[in-house]
Order: sequence, then structure tokens, then C-alpha cells
Amino acid sequence: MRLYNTLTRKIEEFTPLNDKLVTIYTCGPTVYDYAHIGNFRTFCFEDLMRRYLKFRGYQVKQVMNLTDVDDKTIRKAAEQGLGLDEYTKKYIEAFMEDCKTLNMESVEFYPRATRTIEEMIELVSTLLEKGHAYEKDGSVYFNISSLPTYGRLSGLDRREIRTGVSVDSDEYEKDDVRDFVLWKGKKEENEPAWHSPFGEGRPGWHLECSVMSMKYLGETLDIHAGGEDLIFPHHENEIAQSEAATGKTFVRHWVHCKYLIVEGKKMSKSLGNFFTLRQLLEKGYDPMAIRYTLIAAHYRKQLNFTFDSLENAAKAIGRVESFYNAVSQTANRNPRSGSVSELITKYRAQFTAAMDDDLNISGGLAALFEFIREINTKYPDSQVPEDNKTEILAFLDELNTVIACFHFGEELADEEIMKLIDERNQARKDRNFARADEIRDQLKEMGIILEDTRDATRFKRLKQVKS
RNA sequence: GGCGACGUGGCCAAGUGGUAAGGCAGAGGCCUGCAAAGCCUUUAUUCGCCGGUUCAAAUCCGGCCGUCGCCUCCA
Repeated sequence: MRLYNTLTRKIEEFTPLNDKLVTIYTCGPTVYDYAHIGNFRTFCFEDLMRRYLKFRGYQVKQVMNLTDVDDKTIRKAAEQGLGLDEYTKKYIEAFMEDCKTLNMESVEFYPRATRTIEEMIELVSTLLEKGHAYEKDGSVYFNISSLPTYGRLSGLDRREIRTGVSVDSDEYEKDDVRDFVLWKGKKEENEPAWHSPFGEGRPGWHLECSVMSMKYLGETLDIHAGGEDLIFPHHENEIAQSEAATGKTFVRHWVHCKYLIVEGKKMSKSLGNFFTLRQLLEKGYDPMAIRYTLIAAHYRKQLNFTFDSLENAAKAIGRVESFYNAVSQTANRNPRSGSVSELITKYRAQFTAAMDDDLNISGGLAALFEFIREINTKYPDSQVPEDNKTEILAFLDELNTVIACFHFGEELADEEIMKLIDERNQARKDRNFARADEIRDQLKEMGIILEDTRDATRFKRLKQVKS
């Protein structure tokens, strides 16, 4: 499998350190508000990557942190007169719910910053001991000049940081404006703070990810992923802290997901194109169409999220689900065909080849759609031999463990439906089409859509999709 | 100002040297009692524009135009 590595700016062969186990750290949300679709582009991509690694036979051990203490959470909690935990609880729960809604797999660990303070203090102490950090006015800063490799990820060695802006906007005293804070000394009376050898305070933002990743995954991880904005300063600083402390490579493979834009414009509240997942659900959009739209474009390309694309996604999903349903209700009694297995092998290989190439999901989806067309071409009305049914459905299920946008499952026929279908077919035989259409309309009102084939009549349930 | 990404049919989107995947939409046809589902044909002699390299370029190089991002604890 080949994967782009931000550190080397090249697509590289990916092999985990540990045979079949892949360790992944993904920067999670800051739980100060509901997450928006931009956040979820990254998270859904990370889910896709995780699922594909598992599809390829790897075992995945993944951490997604929850940043539950920072300027925003502190400020918002104070505004509402709530304790920090009390305030963030709501958004942590909402985030977990949203992830489920988008059919994301649970990861192995969801550590919270406020529950990892002790380990963070330890790391700061280590950095102080090793001379990579210094104390000033109750805060601790990382000394960038102590680490020659600083700036490799973001290419900072080749550029200057705009110093003027940083100096003015920073209320803390640092030796060098480019140094970053590891531990923030307490400034306000009622601001959340923890005891530490360097005085009361709270951890800097970058610290938590270094600490939590090493705590759960060890000192060297296979993959660290996040949004492109995190490359600098967040991930650059994580590398600095971690490698200065351990002397080992922190991350072997850096993966960053590009931002999305909405209706051709940067998502912003003032443009009115800023959406949380919840707002889209309220508008009636299908969560699976949202997921499909978010994952269907390559992760290193800017994604233009539009309402048109949501509707297209819903239809594309419908095509695949219709096919699954049609195959599952096949009435073709012909003997099993060996060429179906060959097709499955062919398209599985095509899917895998595409996904192996830096997770080229467009190529992967093309394999799925081409498979469907080829089967349909060969077997009109998707009426495949009954003996081939199982392997086709299994193949679709298999692809869906990665794509995870389809609700597959055979439609369960209840007696009433079957009775009406039989009655209608009798009417059709009698050429009493008025009666037949009447029954079809009656079923439609019950949410049942009929599809007549040569061999039998099959049905599907109408999906409530926003149009 | 510094760094970087992108610009492919009506829309979305693959393709990084050998002659344009896939989805959605449109047109025509087939199938059907009619539908639904589906199949077939068709829709880019052309890949922002202008030059250059090459037997050959959407793919490499240079310039221009446009969009977007990072440099501000924003995925």
C-alpha cells in the first residue's frame, strides 16, 4: 500500500513497524461546540483509511483525543457559568453521536486532555531536564533552537515566521517568538488550573497529543493524521516535544487531509455556508449521503461540498442499494455460473489496486459501479442465478466494510405485502391492469415500490431521501 | 510579503509521457400492459490560457490568468 507522507512530500510504500499492527493517532475535536462538516471531512477520511487498513488485513490500534481544555472551552464554560467538565460533556456526547450517525467505527481510545495531566507534566519535566525547555513567569516554553530538525514537517527552515504578529499577540514572555508554550501558568483567578512542579497552570495545546499518542501507542507511531491546518504549528511542535524527549522518531507517516469548501467558497459563518452535521440533518439530508460526499473525493484534494453533490450522492447510493436488493430477490433458477466469481475477483483486485494507491477512493468506487454494470449486462433485471447470489452479496458487503455508506439487507416481506403482490400478479395475468395498478398504488402508500421482472415481482422499501 | 495546492464534459470527479475511469444530469433506443429497475448508444478531437521539450503531453518545463489554503491554539 502506498501513502503520501507530508514529511517527505512523497508517496511512499507504507509498512507498519509491527508486522500486522498499525498504530494511528488522529487529532480529535476541541469540544467547545458541535463539529462541522469540515471537521467531519477529516474524520470520515480517517475512518476510511482505518477501514481500508483493516480490509487489507491489518489490525488497527487508533487513538483520537478529545481536547477538553483550551481557551475556547474555558471561555465558553465561563460564559455559561458552568464547570469545564460540565460544559464539555455535552459536546463530547454530541461528537460521539455524530460519529455514529456518519457510520464511523469507534476507535480504540478516546483520551481526554484533562485526564492526562499527570503524564503531560512528566513530559514537560523531561524536556526541562534535557535542556529543551525553560521556565519563565510561571510558564514553560519549548526552546526551538535546541532542536536542529525543527521545521522539517512544515518546511519552516525555508521560511520566516512573521515575527511582528506573534510578538504583539502573545501575552507570554518567550526568549524567541517562535518558541511555543508547553505549560501555561495560571493568569486569571478562576481559570481552570492544575498543580505542577512549575506552579499552577494548564497544559499547552500541543502537549496533549504527544503525551496521549505515546501513552497508548508507544514512542514511535506508524501514522499520525489530521487536517492540513495542523501541519503548522501543531504537528511541528508535537514532533519537537516528542523527539526531544525520546530521541526517537515520533511518527513514521504523516497524513493530512485537505480542507473542504462549500458551494465554491471557504466555509464561513459570515457567508452563510457554514454547516454543522446537525444542521444538515435538520434540513433533511441523509447522513449516508453526507458521508459519501465527504469521502468520495481524494483526501489530498480540496473538496467542493455542494447541495447538488449531496443529492447526487444519495442517488449513487440508491443505485448500489437497489442492486443489492434486486440480487437478493433473484428468482433465476439457472445453475451457478463460474464467471461471476471471476468478475468478483477482477473487481476486488481493481478496488484494491486503486485504494492501495494512496487511497484513491474514486477508482475504488468506479470498480464497484463497473462491477454492478457488468453483472446487470450479463443478467437482465439483476436476475443472477440463485447459486451466485450469496457470493455477490458477500462481495458488496465486503466493499461496504470500507465505504460504509450503504444500508444493505434483504427486504423482509410480510404476509400482507406478499398477499397483495400475489393478488396483483393474478390481476396482471387476467389483464385486469386497472386492479393491478390500484394495488401498486396501495403498496406505494405503504412505502413499497414494485419492480416486475420476467421471473417474479420484487419490491423495495422507499427511502426517505431529501430531493 | 513568505510557503504550498489546485484549475479535466452541464455538475462532481479519476487519470502524472502513449492518445480521456466512474457518479449525477441530458438526448435517443431497448425491455415493460404501464411503471420501477436495468441495458445499449450518445454528450470533452479535448483537459484554464500562451509558449517550449518530445516521435508522442491533460500528464514534463517556463510564463500568464483564476480559485483555495497555511504562515493567527481553525479539521
